Amino acid sequence: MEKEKRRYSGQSFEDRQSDRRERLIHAALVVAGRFGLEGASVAAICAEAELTARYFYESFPNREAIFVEAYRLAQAELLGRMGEVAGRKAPVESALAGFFSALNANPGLARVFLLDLDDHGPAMRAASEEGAAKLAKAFVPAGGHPLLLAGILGAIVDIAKRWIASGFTTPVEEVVAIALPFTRVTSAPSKATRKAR
Amino acid sequence: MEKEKRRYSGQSFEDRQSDRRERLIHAALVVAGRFGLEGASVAAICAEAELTARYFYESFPNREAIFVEAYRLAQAELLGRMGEVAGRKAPVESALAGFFSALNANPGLARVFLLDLDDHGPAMRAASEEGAAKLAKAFVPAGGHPLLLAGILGAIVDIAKRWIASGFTTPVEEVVAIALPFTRVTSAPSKATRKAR
DNA sequence: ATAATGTGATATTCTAGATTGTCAGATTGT
DNA sequence: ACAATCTGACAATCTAGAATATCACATTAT
Repeated sequence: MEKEKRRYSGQSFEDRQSDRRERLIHAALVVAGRFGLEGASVAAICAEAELTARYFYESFPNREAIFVEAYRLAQAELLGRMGEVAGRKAPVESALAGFFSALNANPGLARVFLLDLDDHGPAMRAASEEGAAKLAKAFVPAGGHPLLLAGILGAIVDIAKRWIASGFTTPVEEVVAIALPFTRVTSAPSKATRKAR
Repeated sequence: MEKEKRRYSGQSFEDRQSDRRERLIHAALVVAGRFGLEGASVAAICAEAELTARYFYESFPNREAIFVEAYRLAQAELLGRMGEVAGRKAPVESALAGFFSALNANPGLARVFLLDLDDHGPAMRAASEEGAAKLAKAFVPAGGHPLLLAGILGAIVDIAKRWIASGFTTPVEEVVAIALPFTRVTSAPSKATRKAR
């Protein structure tokens, strides 16, 4: 009773299917970048991909599944660009520069990667925490108290958010200069902190 | 054609109505603290307040409206506690101490105030940005580049989030000690940054 | 040529939750 | 007493969007 998988428009079934799948993931990233995950309805994603809901459910069991894939794609692009810039300057500084310029180059990606990460199911939460961990490793190779790491990463991410919200006024170099000191923050020695300088 | 407003259970109409309104707002804060704004359905809020939907729409035109009120209430409680602790120590340090201990004392409040702030309508966004501004003023009285402020506030907020997520392990004093250095961060002088110490 | 399979459009089903409306019984003013 | 108002429980309506199913037509293998 196996259905016969025919060749169609010159492509095998597997080729067609994976093409559709990729088109959907890219479309999801585009739509989510434009309207947020909330606005990335199955219908909107399919329209962007020029496919219909049937093909959506051919490749994904539900909406959250494609969110995870879109997030992974965004993460890969982002880390890829961060890797490209690396080499010159100090590693942390170049990671920051790569991060911010990647966001500047693709704001939609930024939206998916930084905003809208709440309340989209357990799989998305897991995926985004994993992404945060990778970022943290790039910015703070050393490690330290988890709360300190959270603070450093939070500072960088929120700088990015405000930068995005302001429409990328402020050149990248300046943003890097503002963000860099946060990566050097270290736990305070409890008392005597020099008041004057 | 004016309906007559009777006295009932010893209270005037206005008293009963504003009692119901307050009960609903408190209930909204409780429910949202427990299940998040997403889970704070009208039905759930009414159940918690031991009222019915009719009274909900007597006091609020829609769901977002009560979210804004609940948020304002959370903000007031938080800032109130921060004010109480003030006086001893440096102002910024005491603000931090008040902030973290308030969150510790009322995790539900923390959830409403820090988490779940995305995608709940324009009024909520406005209210939360206003709240963020007030916090920022408490932590960074001086001011500076908006991106720098965003970084400082982001660091503190994300430290709080992680602290909450970890179940308030780590004593308040230590959290304050970790957060404090972030409030002293200043823009880097572009180049020469001392490597050794 | 024709039967099986692929495709796009569209219709249908399902669900959750907001919002509105109805009703019987309780409480109050006169 | 009794009519008007208040109250709680519950039903009805509306909407949005996910997930599934159906249709007519296109393409392919034999």
